[in-house]
Amino acid sequence: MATKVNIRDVAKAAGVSVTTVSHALSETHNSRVNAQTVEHIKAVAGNLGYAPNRLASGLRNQRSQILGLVSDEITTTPFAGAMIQGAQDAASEHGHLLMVVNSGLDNELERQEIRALQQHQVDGVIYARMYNQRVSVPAELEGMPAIVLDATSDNPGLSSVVPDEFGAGQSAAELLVAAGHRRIAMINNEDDIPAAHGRLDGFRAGLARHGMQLPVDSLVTSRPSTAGGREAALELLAAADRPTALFCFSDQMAMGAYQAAGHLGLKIPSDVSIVGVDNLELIADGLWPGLSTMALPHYEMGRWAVLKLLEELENPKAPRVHEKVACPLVERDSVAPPQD
Amino acid sequence: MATKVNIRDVAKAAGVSVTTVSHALSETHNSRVNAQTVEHIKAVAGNLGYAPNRLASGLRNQRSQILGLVSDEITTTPFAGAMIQGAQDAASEHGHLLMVVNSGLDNELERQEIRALQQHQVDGVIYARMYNQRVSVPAELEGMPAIVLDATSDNPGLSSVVPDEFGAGQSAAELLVAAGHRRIAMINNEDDIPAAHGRLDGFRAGLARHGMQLPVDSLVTSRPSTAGGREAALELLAAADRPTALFCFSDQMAMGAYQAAGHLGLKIPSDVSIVGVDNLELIADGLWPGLSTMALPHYEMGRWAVLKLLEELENPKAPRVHEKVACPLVERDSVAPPQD
DNA sequence: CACTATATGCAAAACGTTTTGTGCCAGTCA
DNA sequence: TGACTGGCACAAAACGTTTTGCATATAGTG
Repeated sequence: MATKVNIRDVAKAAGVSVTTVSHALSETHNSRVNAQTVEHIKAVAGNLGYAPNRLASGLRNQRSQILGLVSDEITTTPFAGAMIQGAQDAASEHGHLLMVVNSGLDNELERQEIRALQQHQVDGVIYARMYNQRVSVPAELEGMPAIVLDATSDNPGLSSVVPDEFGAGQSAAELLVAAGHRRIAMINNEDDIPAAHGRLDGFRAGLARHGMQLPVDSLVTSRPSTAGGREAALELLAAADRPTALFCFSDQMAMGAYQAAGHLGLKIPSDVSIVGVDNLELIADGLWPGLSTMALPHYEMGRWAVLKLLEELENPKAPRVHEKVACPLVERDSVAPPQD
Repeated sequence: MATKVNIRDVAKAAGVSVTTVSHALSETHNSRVNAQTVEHIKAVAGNLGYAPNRLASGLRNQRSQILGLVSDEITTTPFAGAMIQGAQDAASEHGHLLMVVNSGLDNELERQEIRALQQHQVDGVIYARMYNQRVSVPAELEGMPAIVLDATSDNPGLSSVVPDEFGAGQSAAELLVAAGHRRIAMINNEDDIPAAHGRLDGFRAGLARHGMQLPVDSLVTSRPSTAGGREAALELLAAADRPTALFCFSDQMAMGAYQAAGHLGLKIPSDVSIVGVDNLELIADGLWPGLSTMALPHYEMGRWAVLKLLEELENPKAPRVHEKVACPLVERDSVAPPQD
């Protein structure tokens, strides 16, 4: 890697002016220069290994080609990777780079990080959360292009994208009903968040479609952890006419349900069918038998967010949209017809 | 957020020249301007909400204050978050930002991404892998400051940081021996990678310290997945004089061992003790009982990498170092004295 | 042949900083 | 008083681009 060749070097080597090099290399302006010289210049630039300095062009164009991604607790959730990857792939396809920043739950730190992003002249930012929630975005984001990822903002002027929680619940119900289950219970997250409401509502709607409903004692809520799922499942499965199928808020809670079933000597899926939500490979694939689950579309949401951001950058008047993306079923081996 | 105030605006508002503002605001140069005017300028700048344009200063200083982080499959591993967070925290503490890029296993794409990073004038890059391996870094990194993270490079000119695999194995042995176990087996990853060798060697060394050794039929290797761990454990635990403790290459494999134990009607930890490596919260905390495991120090390695990079940026002649960072034991409930 | 239109290339200004060199002024010393 | 110092502030150049407006040469038109 020779020591930094710039546009002036290329111009000199090609025997033309900087202007001409710039024009030749820019898709939009190269009509201003002879096709032959364009070829020549491109060849010279290639030989010299010229690569434009984006700091300089960013400064000149008032467009850094950098997008900021600010997220909360990236560490504690395995979803972060997929989200970042989705965003980065989309950014990269459009010649942009991603600046990632995460601040845990420290609001002051978050504001600071956002300001740092702004100093670096990011063209826009994606404000990401690690689970679907309602947020109010920090004031420093006012007036700059921003998209809310895996959350909805109290500011309707911001486009946002979340999983279709309702649809996930509905599909889970369909799946279980189609397998022949009639006594189905749900283990929900006790927290008051959109994900919990959406999945439950969807689940109910799915049952209702088939003339069924969720009896009050077939819904138990608990902490959204393995232990929480285990305790809830223990309670449900110990009942006299225990359910033949369980819909769990998350794969983690489903893992708890597996433990409860094992503890009670119940076989999955023959004695009890289980479906989760998340499609955490680590869990869903690791459980034995494999867990059928509704996949949370983190990769797609990440993509969608930057694509939308790029669109709004292109056209600031583009309509804001609040997208819900589908949660496809990933079938493994935890669902079977009921026994009796 | 008013429309971008620059240094010229501050100068005008403060009734001084741009030069003076610049000097006043720079820690190193503000001796060149009267203490009183410094105060005044800072006040004015504060009121106006002035924030320097880092594109411009980067251009002028030949120092972007941006670090690149290129990683492989960030999506499929839950470690990525901790690594990125560690790196980002350290960067942020030193006024730098992180540009994250990941290219899966596509080498061509990786080179492209690195070039994109270079166009944005990153000051240095961290070349990260998701598990300890030997790598040869892409040619485009030649001649630019770089650190290898969670891998060692065939190029000794590059500093690198990896987990102390040997130490992890050794500590696991110590733990199990101290609990009173004498028949201990290991389930190792069948892949030919430093992690597998290091943990095995360390484990053997730990046993040797206490005059024990690992019988040949007490070591079984398998795929590094839950299923792999399950199969291996099934084999080990079905033996006539089954081991009373299992050291597993990873938490995932340990999860498989749990399943095998459950299948055979063995209780953990009373019938068999288990220890893993990784400390994946999702698994180690989710298993029942909780899994005692050696934590892989991804956060610390991420931090170390950027700190070292910053050091080498400061002083290009700084000695290259190949760091091993300790894997502390995280005790939960999967280890107890053997029964008989 | 004169005149205009078009094709091609260039010089220069601008983006927002930082830093070097210089000038001015007030003291200080001889 | 004249020369010198140090403190303070400023103008200007530079970092590497992109783009506007202009200049030249060539081709096209009547």
